Amino acid sequence: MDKSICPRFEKAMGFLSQRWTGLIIYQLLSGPQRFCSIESSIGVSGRVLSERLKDLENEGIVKRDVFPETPVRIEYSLTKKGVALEPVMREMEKWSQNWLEI
Amino acid sequence: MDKSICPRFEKAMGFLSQRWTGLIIYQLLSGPQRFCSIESSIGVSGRVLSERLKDLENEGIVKRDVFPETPVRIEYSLTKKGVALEPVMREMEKWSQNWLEI
DNA sequence: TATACTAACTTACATAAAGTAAGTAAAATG
DNA sequence: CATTTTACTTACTTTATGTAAGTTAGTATA
Repeated sequence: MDKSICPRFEKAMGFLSQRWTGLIIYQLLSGPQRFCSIESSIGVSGRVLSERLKDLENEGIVKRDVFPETPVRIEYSLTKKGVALEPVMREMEKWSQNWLEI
Repeated sequence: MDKSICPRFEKAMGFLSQRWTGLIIYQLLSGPQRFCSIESSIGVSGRVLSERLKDLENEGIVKRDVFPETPVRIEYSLTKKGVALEPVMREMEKWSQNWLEI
């Protein structure tokens, strides 16, 4: 086993190849969203969404904001690092338009 | 559950979010390769690599060529559809260089 | 006041996916 | 004839994900 692949690229792929991560980021590109809204828009279970959002927060890709209104509102949004993934998502979008059938 | 996401994009993400798929494609961007070479370069197990290559072949992203030499040589390479994923990979590469530490 | 409802989770349990290691077949090499 | 290599497959274990129910806090409804 002699890995020749760039460790940074490998790490990046490690994120994106976790189920739902890409779709969560893609969804947040259109603006801050609440937990239940992400949940229903992509169809991920609450259990996994909660896990993913924590991981993405730890990686500095997503941030969690608490608005102390009544009732309290919690919003998730992309950090700079997260927004920087937009070109990746746009290329994915193009590829899917050009090469995939519905 | 009211999914608002583009089904093609969702499908594309479905591929890339399977473990190893992205790295296999990335590896094949540098040219045709044999089974054991992919296996050792990215560190995937033979069991999963075999599964992924079959899936990618069925999707028309990868093709399998058998060269009837002695011993027989089997090479995997990207189809047009597979090569079309290069921009996605390049953007991933850029992002990983700019935002990830080793 | 009791009941129900919503958001944002967590917990417990079941199923699916991936890892590990050994096995197979066909040919080449020592 | 025994061993090695390539390209897999099979059996079994561990990890990841899905499902469904429960929790906490506040809001609305009867």
